[in-house]
Amino acid sequence: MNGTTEMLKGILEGIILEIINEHETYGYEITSRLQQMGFDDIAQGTVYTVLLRLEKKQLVTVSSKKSTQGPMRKFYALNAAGQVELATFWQRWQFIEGQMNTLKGAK
Amino acid sequence: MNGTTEMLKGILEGIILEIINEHETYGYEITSRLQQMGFDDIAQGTVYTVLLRLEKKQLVTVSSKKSTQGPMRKFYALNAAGQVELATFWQRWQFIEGQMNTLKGAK
DNA sequence: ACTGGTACATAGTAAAACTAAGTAGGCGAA
DNA sequence: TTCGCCTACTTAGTTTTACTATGTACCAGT
Repeated sequence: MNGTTEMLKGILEGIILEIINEHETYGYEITSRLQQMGFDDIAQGTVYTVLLRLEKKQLVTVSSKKSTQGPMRKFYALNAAGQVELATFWQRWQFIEGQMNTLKGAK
Repeated sequence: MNGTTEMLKGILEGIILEIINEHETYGYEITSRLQQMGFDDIAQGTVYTVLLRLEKKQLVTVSSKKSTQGPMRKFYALNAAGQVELATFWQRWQFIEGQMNTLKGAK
């Protein structure tokens, strides 16, 4: 199983990938979603750096749309590569989750 | 819930803490244990840097013992602070695991 | 005009893990 | 007896990821 240590650092990226996959969305909304999930110590800026990274890796498509309440929103959607990446992420996650449960159960 | 983002980077440290908690052990053994678990892309050096960190944070006690097959082994055991840290780690882990399942289930 | 909520960007830093290389002890085979 | 192999630990330098902090800017309601 390769890439798992990579993902130990990359859970947030996977979470954001999944959120985007649910429906096209933008940074500010993702941030509040994470906050609602209880990840309230994730800094605002962090989400945008992840988003920029996803864009650079070409896992998402971006489109600016007007907001009624503020500046333009940058909407993100997963492309094919993004969906592959997301599937891989969940596979790695399940692997780790399984190992963690074994470890915990052995206590 | 605080410290969770910290732990996204710190799963390995928690795993090692748990392994040590099972029984007093040393770096080389931990490395092979991780390898057996399927974390075969964890570099040898990484384990030792984690171990050194645990020592610096004063979460473990260390004692050198002779080996019949090679150089001295440095055995690690959790102290009280280490056990507290381990408990905290599992709490954070369960939180994240729960959130991840919710996220995944919503697909 | 001012305040507050919405919305994105980025420079600099810190933490964690990686790569890579080195040191060194003990043992068995050639 | 020396050479290779497994055992065992260390550390310097790099990359990745997230954090802190700050800045920009749009819009609505008062």
